[in-house]
Amino acid sequence: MSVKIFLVEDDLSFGAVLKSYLEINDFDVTWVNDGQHALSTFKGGAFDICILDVMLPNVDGFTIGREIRDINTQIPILFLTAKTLKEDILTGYGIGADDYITKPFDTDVLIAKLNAIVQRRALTAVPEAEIYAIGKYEFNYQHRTIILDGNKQKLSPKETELLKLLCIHKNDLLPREKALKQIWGDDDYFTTRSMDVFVTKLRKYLREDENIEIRNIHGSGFMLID
Amino acid sequence: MSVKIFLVEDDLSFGAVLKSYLEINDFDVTWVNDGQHALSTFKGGAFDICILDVMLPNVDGFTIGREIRDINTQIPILFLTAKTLKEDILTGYGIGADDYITKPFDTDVLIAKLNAIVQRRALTAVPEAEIYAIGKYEFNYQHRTIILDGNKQKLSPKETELLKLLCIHKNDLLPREKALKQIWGDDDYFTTRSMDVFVTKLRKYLREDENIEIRNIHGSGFMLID
DNA sequence: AAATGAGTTTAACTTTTCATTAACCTCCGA
DNA sequence: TCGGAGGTTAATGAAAAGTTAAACTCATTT
Repeated sequence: MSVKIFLVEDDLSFGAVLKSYLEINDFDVTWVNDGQHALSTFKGGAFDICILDVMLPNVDGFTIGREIRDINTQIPILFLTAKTLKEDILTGYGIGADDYITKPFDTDVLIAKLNAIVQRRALTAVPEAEIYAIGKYEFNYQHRTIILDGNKQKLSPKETELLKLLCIHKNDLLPREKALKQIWGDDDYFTTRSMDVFVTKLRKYLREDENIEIRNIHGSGFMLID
Repeated sequence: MSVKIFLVEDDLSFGAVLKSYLEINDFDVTWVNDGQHALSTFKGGAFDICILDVMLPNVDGFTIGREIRDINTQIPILFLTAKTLKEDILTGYGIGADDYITKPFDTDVLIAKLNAIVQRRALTAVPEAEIYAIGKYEFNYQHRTIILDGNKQKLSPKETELLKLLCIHKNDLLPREKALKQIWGDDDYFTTRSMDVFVTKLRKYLREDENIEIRNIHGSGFMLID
């Protein structure tokens, strides 16, 4: 799900360019070029970030910013200002802007700013678990479990890592060497034999579902078939 | 209670001036001029905002920023950069900076930025109590208590922090390393063992409800199961 | 200045979990 | 049919975690 941006910019050509540029960078942009209808549009949609031009013909951007801030105390607001006027900057921060950008600006910096704002919010949230489907089984990498009909089987760290690699390469060859390097960091006789032991263990865990199989490709590696 | 600023700046005269200026504007400033000792000082005090110079003689400001971000995902970080290098700016945002300031800068703008950050924080800060449900227990973070059938159990600060982290990750893995960094600020043999002691204590407090459990995931961390 | 006490760390001992290794066996391909 | 690769099982030892208690720290009280 992409980040929704609320953009208020009266300059038609600049607004169009900025909108396209943001969209290329995977943001979902709603662009309003009329300051007077900005607030009603804002109320209509659930936005993640606001970008407001300070210099608008009828209403000024700061007023809109203040009104948005009254409605939503959380949403990040960025002001666009053509002038480098200190006055503008101070007013913007006074309203509770997250940042201001002076035109002309570097678009990479803008994207970086936006991503930083999004990222910070993502840091607070708990990252969601990696879950793989293996036939009727459900494999949870973080929890290190495989579940079949509510029966939970715990896995050891190495079992988990190996099964994850097999899942990533599902129905495709997982070269022995790759697994050894990635999990064991080494590739000698003993680690090879150790890996075979783990394959046996995984086969045991997964034998309840007839349709899945860890097949050996003699001399090359293994393949998880589903 | 004034806002506590953590300032890392190696230039002695500039650092002194900046510190005084911030203090005149009612900020409580802790100034470190040696990048190498920055992190230990940071761990020692409860700060509200960090201002880090990017150009330091030994360690660079970005490294310190990254380490601070590991310990505290919330704290606002501002980078000071002498250069207007785009590289620096992008790196800073990548780390999760709240803002950057290019030297020489307007001190009024800096103060405005700081006040904007503080103000936003004040709005964000949840005045209402953080209360988590853990099975039949009720855990109040601010009061540092867990209640079962009206029986109140007081918790120590570390017990409280650990239980909160477990609650945030409820039914999901709390990586050992994450808890150690956030609560102990460090990650060695002794802090690890200390954490184990706290897990034992929490288990003792929570054992009245059969349906909840603090489960260990060998080699990765703990999981509060409800 | 000594005593207290809560909070935390360190130490010591026990239990659990896990990866490695060895041993023996089977399969596959040349 | 021979040799190497793979399948499988069990034993071993190392590392992580569980637990309890003693030691330490530091602010507050006496």
